[in-house]
Amino acid sequence: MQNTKAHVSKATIKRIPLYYRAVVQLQQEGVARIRSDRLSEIIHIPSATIRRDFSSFGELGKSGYGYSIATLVEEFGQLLDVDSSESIILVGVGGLGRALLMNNFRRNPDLNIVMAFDADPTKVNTRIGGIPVYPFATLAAHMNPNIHTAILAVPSASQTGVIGTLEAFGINAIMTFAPQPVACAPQTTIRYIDLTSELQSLLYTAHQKAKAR
Amino acid sequence: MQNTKAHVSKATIKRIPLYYRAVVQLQQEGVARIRSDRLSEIIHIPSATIRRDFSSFGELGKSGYGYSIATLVEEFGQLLDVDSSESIILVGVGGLGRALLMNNFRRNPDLNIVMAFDADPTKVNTRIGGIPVYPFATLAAHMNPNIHTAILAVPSASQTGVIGTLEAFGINAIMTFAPQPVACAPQTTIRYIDLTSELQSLLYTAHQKAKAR
DNA sequence: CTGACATTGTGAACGCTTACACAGAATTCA
DNA sequence: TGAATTCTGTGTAAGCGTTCACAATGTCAG
Repeated sequence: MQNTKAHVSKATIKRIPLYYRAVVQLQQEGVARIRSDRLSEIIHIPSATIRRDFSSFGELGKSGYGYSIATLVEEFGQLLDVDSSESIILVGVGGLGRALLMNNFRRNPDLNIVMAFDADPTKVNTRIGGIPVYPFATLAAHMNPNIHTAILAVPSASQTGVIGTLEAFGINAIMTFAPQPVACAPQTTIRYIDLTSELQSLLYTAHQKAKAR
Repeated sequence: MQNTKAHVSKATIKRIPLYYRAVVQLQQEGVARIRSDRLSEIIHIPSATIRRDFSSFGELGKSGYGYSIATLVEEFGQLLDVDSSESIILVGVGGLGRALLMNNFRRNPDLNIVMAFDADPTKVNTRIGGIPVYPFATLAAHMNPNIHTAILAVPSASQTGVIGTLEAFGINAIMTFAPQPVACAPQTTIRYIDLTSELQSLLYTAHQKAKAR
C-alpha cells in the first residue's frame, strides 16, 4: 500500500545497475519469477536489503509469489533510462582511454562513446574501435547539445582545466580516472574512479586480515 | 589523551590513500604543517571527518598548531606499508590489462605489477610495458610465496575459475574489473571495480538532478 | 472454495558514519 | 612571562543504511 514517491537512497542507487544486470541475465535464461532470497544468493546482497530497495520504487512484488522478472526488467530499465541511448564523449586517449574505446560498454547498447578527444596531435584524426578521435581544441565544433556525459582519462594535472571547458559545453555528468579533486558547478555530478586508492585500501584490509590470524 | 588502539572504521580506511597522497604532495611542495580546515579545502573532506579519522590512529596533531606533514607522511606511509614493496600479478591482458601494465602505478613505487598472465596463446611470451606476460597455464611455475595480490581484467565468464586457481596459489587480495560476484574463501579480500555500474548510477543521479530543476 | 503455505513490505531496533560544537591544550606574540 | 589566539580531540546528537522479524497479503493445491 501507499508508497507513492518514496525517497531513493544513495546506497540504493548504487545497486540499481546490479539489479538490472541480474534480472536481464535471468530473463535471458528464461526465468519468469524470482524470490528475494533466491536473488540474494545470486548477487550477494541480503534479501532484506533487496526487498527494501525494491519497495522504494513501488510495490513490485507479490506476497507468496515473489517478483516477476518482466516487471523488474521493465522497472529498472526505465529507472536507468536504457531506452534512450546515451551519447558519451571520452577525453584522453592514453592506454586507459584506448581500452575504453575498444570496449565501449558493448554489453549495454544504450551506453555509447560517440567520439574522443586528445590534446596530443599524434593521437588525433584517427579512429579507435571505430570511434573518431579529434583534437581537444576542436571540442566546440564537434559538441552537440544532446551530449551531457564525459569520461575523463587525462593526467591529473590537466583535469581541472578540462572539466571547466566541458562544463561550458553542457556536460553535467563526468566519470574520471584522475583522483585530483575538482570544485565543479552545482549542476555537475562527478564520479571519481581512483584505482590506486582502491588498490591501497584493499591491501590495507587484506594485511589487517592476515595479521589477525 | 588515551587512544591506545581505537577502531579504524571501513569508511576511514577508504580515505587513508587520499590522505596519504595529499600529504606527500604537500611535502613535495615544501609545506611543513597543515590545519585540518586547510586540508579539508584541498581534498574536499569535512575537517571534522579529517580530525576524527586522524585521531583514530593516535594523537597526531597539536592544539593551536595543526599537524606536522612529516608526521602524517610517516604515519600513513606506515599504515599503507609503502616501505615494503608489494608484488602484484595481473591476469587478463586485453585492452584494460594492457593499459594497467603500461601504467603500472608509476606514481607509487611500492605498487608493482611484476608479471601478467593470459590464456590467449597469441598474447603470451612477450613483454608489455617491460612486464613479462606468461600463459595462464604456467601460473604454478611462476608464482612465488611472496605474491598475495592479483588484479583481474578477464571476461566475467572466466572469473570464478581464475579466482579459485589464484586462491590455491596463495593470492588473498584481488581487485577485479569483472562484475560477476564470486563466493571466495574467507581469507580472501575482493574489491570489484564495476565501471558500467558506476557510469549507470552516475547517469541516474545526473538525470535526477536535471529533472529537479 | 478453502486451508496451508510462501513471501512481500515495513515498523522498529541497531550499528555505523558524519556533523556539531566546545573544553582544553598548545601556540604565538608582545 | 602572560594573555590572546588557534586548533585539536572528542562528547554528543543527528543522519543514514542495514537487519530483524512478523503481520498482512496473496498463492496454490486439492
